[in-house]
Amino acid sequence: MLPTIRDVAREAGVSIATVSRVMRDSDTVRPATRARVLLAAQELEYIPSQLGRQLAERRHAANGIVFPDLSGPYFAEVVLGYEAVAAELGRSVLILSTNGRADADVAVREMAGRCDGLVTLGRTVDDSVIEALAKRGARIVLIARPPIGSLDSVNAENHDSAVALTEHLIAEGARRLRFVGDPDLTADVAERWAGVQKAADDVELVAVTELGEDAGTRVADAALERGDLPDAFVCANDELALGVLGRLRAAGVEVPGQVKVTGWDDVMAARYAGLTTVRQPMRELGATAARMLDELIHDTRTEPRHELLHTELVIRRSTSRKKESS
Amino acid sequence: MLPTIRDVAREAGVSIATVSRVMRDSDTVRPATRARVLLAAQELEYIPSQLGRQLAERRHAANGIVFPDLSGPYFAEVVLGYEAVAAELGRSVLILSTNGRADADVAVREMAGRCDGLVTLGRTVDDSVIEALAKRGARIVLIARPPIGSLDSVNAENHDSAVALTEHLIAEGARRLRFVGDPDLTADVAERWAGVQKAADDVELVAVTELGEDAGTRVADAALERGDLPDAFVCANDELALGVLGRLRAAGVEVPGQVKVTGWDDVMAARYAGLTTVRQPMRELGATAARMLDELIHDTRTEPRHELLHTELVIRRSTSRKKESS
DNA sequence: TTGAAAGCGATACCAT
DNA sequence: ATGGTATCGCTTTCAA
Repeated sequence: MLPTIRDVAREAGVSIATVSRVMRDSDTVRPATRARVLLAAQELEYIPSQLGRQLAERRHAANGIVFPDLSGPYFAEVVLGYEAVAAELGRSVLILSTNGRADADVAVREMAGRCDGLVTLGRTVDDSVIEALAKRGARIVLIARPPIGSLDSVNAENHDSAVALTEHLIAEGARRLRFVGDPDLTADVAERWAGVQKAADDVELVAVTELGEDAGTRVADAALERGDLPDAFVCANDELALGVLGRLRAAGVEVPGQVKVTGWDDVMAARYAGLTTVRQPMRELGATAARMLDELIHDTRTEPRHELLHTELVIRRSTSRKKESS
Repeated sequence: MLPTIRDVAREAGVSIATVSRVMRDSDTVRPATRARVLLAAQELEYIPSQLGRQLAERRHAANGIVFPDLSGPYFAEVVLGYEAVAAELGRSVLILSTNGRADADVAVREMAGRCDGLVTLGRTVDDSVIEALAKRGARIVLIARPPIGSLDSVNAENHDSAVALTEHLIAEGARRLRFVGDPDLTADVAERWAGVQKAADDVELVAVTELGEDAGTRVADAALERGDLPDAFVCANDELALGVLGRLRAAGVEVPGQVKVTGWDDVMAARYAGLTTVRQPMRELGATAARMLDELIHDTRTEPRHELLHTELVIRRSTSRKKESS
């Protein structure tokens, strides 16, 4: 059995209250007493129980983060940014991946009971679940998700970047565009789709529900078979675009001459594939959310806060023969 | 204030013991009583406190995982595999990134106090810290790290794969090899270096301590400036290799004709860059560790266990003009 | 400066 | 089948 506060108290010949004071080097304890306690603690290799402390203080000193998946750099980077700031603020981090989990709702509620606040990424759980938790007093920050009630949120700019991306394509001579991705799936994609529609006259939608390379490959395949290639494939994310791009190049289609391809996120592979895309400040998304959550937990703020982070158009050879921007 | 077990007991006109029984749908409770309790719980929107429960049961139902960093797919995938299995086993997951953290030791100890067991990835913390925790009764599984004491471990095969990789290079005509990476940095790299040395007659070492693309770029730069190119750069990981490869190609060096390049890990970008590499079962590393940890936590096993997972040589156009293997 | 004792919110043993 | 109560390990008044 691990030593408890009582063992230390007995060993040092003081009360548990005094031990507690020393361990949190808080109050006023006479130096001599403090020394005795510390000695006893050291001898017994005593470390205060987090559970006991948490229960008494009624706080967890832990934050949660819910995401669909960690494959692909996007979510991983966000989580990393989150963890870094949370740690800085002295908080532990709990993670929960909802992907392929039937009982995601239950898992999120469970997580909520283990931390002082949490952030959710994308459309991981139903609004109703989030709302119920918020009503119970849970502190919540949303990332990449439209506002729910008066909850805080952090998002990367989508609409205007999509407009800029589309205008670039048009400037490069593309007329018939084809958007690949499902706007109903996430708000991010919906906003990108809206931006593309706004800037382009001739754009059609291929609503694929998956966002992996395979899905992109299939889209390109279908287009090749039908002999119906647009001037540009505007993909909802990089992985889709990489799939499309790979298939087109393999089929001998000239990119960007004949067909142009764009992605979104700027994952590492995008650079090697020469893929034009939009770079998101992934770590910053997580870091910002962590800071906002901390404000909520400490009741530093009453007004809801909504952050919109900037993105950056990255032009590469999948759309342009001119000098690449990076 | 959130309702407690006492509120529900009062509301339902029963004792807290009965409420507890109902909430864990354990023991024998008369259907009528159970219904009354459930109704009261529902009305009050009662959810048992994890803290109270954990303290009473003296278990956390949570696992930890310590890693250096989540950037790059390697660690992210391992964490994901770990989380998936842990969740399946009904356990929450705490994460801790030690990268750029001065007080990593403290953070790990703190984490140990918050979970029933943890796994550490690579050389995140000193052996001494791990040993101290183990002595205190912490359940620990090591990933990608040589055994400490009689602690469980999971590793990916390195030595033999390095031999195979080297033999492939030699078969392709490479004679003068140059290994890029620091064997002193991690056991993984040390084993790869040993394998390469065993299979090659002529191999020199460039000990770079960083493992990013930039470091690779610098290595290639230095070699180009000195006009001293080997037949092949054997890099400790893909990111280094991608840096080398990019720089060489930019300089007009013919790859694989003039110089060959290999990496390790098979990250997504490797495929697009046509990089020959060794694929590791990243998720499987995490998943296996999670299962082993669960055995430890449940005392299902007394003998230490050491798993060695298989890797796969992936040949691409950075070393060979023949048909690629994937 | 220190100690006694009342929580914190549950579980679980022992009666009834 | 239920209830009373000690217990888990700590924090935090309130007195002394």
